[in-house]
Amino acid sequence: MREKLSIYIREKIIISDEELEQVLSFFKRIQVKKNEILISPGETSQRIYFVGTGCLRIFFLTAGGTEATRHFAFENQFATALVSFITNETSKEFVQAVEDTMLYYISQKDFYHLLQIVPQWEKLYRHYLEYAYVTNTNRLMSFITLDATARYRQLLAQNPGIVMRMPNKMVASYLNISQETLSRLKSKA
Amino acid sequence: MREKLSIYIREKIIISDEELEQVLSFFKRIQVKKNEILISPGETSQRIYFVGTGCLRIFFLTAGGTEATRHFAFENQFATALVSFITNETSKEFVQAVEDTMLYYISQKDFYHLLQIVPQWEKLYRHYLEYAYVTNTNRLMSFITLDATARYRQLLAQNPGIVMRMPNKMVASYLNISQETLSRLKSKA
DNA sequence: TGATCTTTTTGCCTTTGGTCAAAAAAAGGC
DNA sequence: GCCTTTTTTTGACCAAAGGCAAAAAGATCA
Repeated sequence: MREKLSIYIREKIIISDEELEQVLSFFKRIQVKKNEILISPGETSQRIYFVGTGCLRIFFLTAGGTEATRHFAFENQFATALVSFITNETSKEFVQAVEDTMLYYISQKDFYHLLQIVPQWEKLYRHYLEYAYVTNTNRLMSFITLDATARYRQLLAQNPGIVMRMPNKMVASYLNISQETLSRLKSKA
Repeated sequence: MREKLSIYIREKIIISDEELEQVLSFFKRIQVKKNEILISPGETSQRIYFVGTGCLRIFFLTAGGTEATRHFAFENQFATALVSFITNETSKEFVQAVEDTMLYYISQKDFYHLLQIVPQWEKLYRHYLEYAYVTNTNRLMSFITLDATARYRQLLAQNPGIVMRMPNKMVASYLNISQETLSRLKSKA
């Protein structure tokens, strides 16, 4: 139980067995079905999720009602509606299970509590923030510098799993192009 | 000397006079001229800057050679080529003084040293990362959900200083539109 | 002040990618 | 397996914004 989570934590920070036990005790396990929504816009109840098996998607709705996917989180990754988690404002984003998914989660309250009592936990959060920032900035740069074709090629090169595993609709919304355009790109390149 | 920096730090974290002195001792002051480049792509020498007076711009070049502005930092803000700072890879970005600018800077080495010896410094870095993440994500969302006109209006509403103080060329490259399009937008709206 | 250089504006045309609609294919339920 | 629903593909047309070029306006400096 929770080996994956333990391994993940021990990869990032140096922590004693007792402290690790303490950390793990705050995480709860849940199983969710495909398409289930874990966080909806307007909600404040904040949690950080760790994906054991399956996949989470973070997305929001544009003014026109189209979905825009901000992030996919697969096995052994943390994920949450991070802006809302940081600012403590209600979420603008959905967190959704794309497949049947097994998760561990920790509440925001317990997470902050851990920051107080386990000094190394601050370091793990730092790594998470740094990773999230770098990922986001690279995405920002790809939207600015690349056209639809190049963005698709880059995704295929850097993260083929997303293209393989996720339905077209979601891949298109991740690349910020229409499904039709993605379909045309796939048939060509 | 360094009052602005002291005030900034004391706004973010609780820190004793001795620790504050220790922190400040790692910062050096420099004066740079308008258009001067502080960090260029390919460089590894990393510093974090604090803007006393003036303004810094973080930008990179697209494949076509166009400038794309990622961030403006005005008085009382920290700024650096953060991705490079985090990953320790060579920078893809320029850091440039847009105006005559007075700066304090700290080397990456000293910055990491402070993380070790001043526990609260970790908290300040956390705030910086969180702020950078939220800013970046909002920008990402604006590129995805808004067209050129709406992005310009939003910038005007949320950050009129940028539009007023920066040359058109840079504002356009910040909004990711051509100078011509910005010019047409300004004359209309 | 005039001469030069840079930045901004305007007009015209092109391109990328979006929208709408319908057909084809795939997935899911019983 | 068959029927229904969802997803993907294809075609025709359209609009937002870019590129290019030239004119106008504004800076810079001897």
